[in-house]
Amino acid sequence: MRLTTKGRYAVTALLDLSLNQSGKKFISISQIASRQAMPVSYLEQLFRNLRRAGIVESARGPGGGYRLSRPSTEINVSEVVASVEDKMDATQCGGATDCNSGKRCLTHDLWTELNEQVDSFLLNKSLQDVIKNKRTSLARKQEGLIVTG
Amino acid sequence: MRLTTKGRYAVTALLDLSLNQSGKKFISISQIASRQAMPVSYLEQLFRNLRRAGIVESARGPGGGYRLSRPSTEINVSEVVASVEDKMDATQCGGATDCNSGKRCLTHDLWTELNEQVDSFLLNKSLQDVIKNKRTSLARKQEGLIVTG
DNA sequence: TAAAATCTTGACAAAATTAGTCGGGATTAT
DNA sequence: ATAATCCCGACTAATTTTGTCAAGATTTTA
Repeated sequence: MRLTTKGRYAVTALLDLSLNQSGKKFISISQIASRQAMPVSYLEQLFRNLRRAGIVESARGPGGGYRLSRPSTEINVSEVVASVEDKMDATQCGGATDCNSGKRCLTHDLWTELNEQVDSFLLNKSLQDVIKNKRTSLARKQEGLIVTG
Repeated sequence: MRLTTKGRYAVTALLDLSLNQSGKKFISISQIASRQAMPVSYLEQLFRNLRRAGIVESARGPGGGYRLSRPSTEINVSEVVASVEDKMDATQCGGATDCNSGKRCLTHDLWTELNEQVDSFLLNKSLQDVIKNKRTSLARKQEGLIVTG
């Protein structure tokens, strides 16, 4: 499973964008960097990926910067993380079904299922949900659950 | 979030133990290592932690080794992983509530909730469940869910 | 008692990954 | 023109993960 500062920075940066962009205004990386206390050049790297993934769009020159290319309700956290992290995978074998000399490793299905779990959680969570601090319907479903046995 | 080969090795090693221990027999690290293709000395490190956590018990000398200290239905994957990984935490701030100069960071609750999600999944999953390849009730609940919006 | 099998420990080393920097370029508004 | 900004690839530094090693302790068995 990979979830590092890269993914966290990316999500935070987009929330910053979302909160500070009014209308179709572009926000510069240096503004985000100073507001969120992140290194400028590192953010540049991340925004490259976010742009390639179609999550943000950019404009050069003075007054340029970035803005979300879709409303924050239509961008989910999973795609944001995926665009900057190389992969988001809890299996060792990368999902191959013959990871253990022809057979599946003992824990294959466990990590696969965990991956699904994490990914469906993040897929189901839009930037807007994070801003509004909405729990996912998934999470709500769990709330009453006893978690032993 | 930290889930590395350490945690995976630990779970796999315990499954091996569970599958190969009949009665109260001890299994040596070298047997596990050769069956599961893992480095002996690395496993030694992990079993130290597993023992300290009360998950396995050991015996020295010939015929010695390790065995589960509880039935495999009563050991969950979360405690196994936690015993060998330093932490299992998706937040950057380690759960502090004032991670962003007095306030919570924008993504605080997101990562906290993800942590809860992952942890309740793993808590709810016993070694025996993994062996029997049982999906958790949590997972079953999700099965019909549409995961967009 | 000696030998062999095993766990136990702490410190160390190697490899891999992550985080972050840098220098130079391209584009655009003013 | 100039300054503000994005754009890019390659590089380095820091950290973490993975794994090794040497020496010791305990226990069974011959």
